[in-house]
Amino acid sequence: MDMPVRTSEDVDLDRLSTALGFLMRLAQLKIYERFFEEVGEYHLKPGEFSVLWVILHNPGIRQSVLGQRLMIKRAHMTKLIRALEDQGLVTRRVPDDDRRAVEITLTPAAADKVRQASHWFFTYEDSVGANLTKDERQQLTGLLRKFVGID
Amino acid sequence: MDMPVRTSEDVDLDRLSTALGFLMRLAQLKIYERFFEEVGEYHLKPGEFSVLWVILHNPGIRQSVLGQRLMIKRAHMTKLIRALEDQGLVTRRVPDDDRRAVEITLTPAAADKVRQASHWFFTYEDSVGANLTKDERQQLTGLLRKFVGID
DNA sequence: AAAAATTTGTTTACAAGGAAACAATCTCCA
DNA sequence: TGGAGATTGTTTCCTTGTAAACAAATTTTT
Repeated sequence: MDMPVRTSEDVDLDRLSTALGFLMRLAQLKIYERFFEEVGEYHLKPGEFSVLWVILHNPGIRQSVLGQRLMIKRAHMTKLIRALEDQGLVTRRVPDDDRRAVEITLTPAAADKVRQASHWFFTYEDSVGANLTKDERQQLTGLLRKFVGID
Repeated sequence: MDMPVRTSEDVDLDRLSTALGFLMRLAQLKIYERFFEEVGEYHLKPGEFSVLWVILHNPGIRQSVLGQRLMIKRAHMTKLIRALEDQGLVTRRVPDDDRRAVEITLTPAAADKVRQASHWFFTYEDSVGANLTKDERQQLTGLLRKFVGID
């Protein structure tokens, strides 16, 4: 008699279980899941943190450049930046040499906040590969860097 | 004089460039981007395909089990299944031994369609790691499998 | 220099996905 | 047996992110 599977461990994924796209999706969901469990005192989502972090290290960066590097579309970047501006975390400035563009800078308070949050953020990031050995983790990071084209 | 960065290659990501969560997000976006460029004749999104594929290999699977395995939340699964049902691809059946549950099966037409689409899907999946060597690709797959806990 | 094409950011409308509250059913235990 | 609690799926509302149309400014062509 042909019983339907009842537990998720019994599910037959067949070739899906070696498909990079599928594995990558599961991996990212796993990371984000734990991230939100532990957001801690800094109420920053991963996306917000990475945007603020990059602005901190590249003051006066333009929205478009920021978006290209973080793979965030322009329409969405507009909303992100406005939300950050509303929280008093960033300032926008239209430069004289190109009045279409917008240059983004952190407010001093935000710079402090981001530097502090970064301790927590990178500690969390380090804990992410806890079920891998140190070597495996490094290998994975290296392969992903090559895969996405970060030299 | 302190010029703001103008090109995305010049952006300083600092430690973000080795953060697993960040790299994983970029990797996934890269995969999906190319996926949608090449959807071909089967108008299936990755999520839809993987759901249909798993139902094909586990006929009569319950929504909840399907969701657990693919990491899709119940609320979202309800919508996915209804959409597939509206397209005539799946049938829902409430089993006698648990009248809360719903067992999902592919219609014969859908089974054919999924089998055919799978050729294209897995060909695409194989092409995904094209900028890695065969060895690296295999390593990456293995590490990801371990990372997400697929034995 | 004027016209055409491109770039930059914004707006609007929409799709994907999740959280929380809910109803129905099932399980466990006193 | 009869609650109390857990599970399953659905609904409603909300967040995140995208696509397409647009306006303003810049660059390229002629």
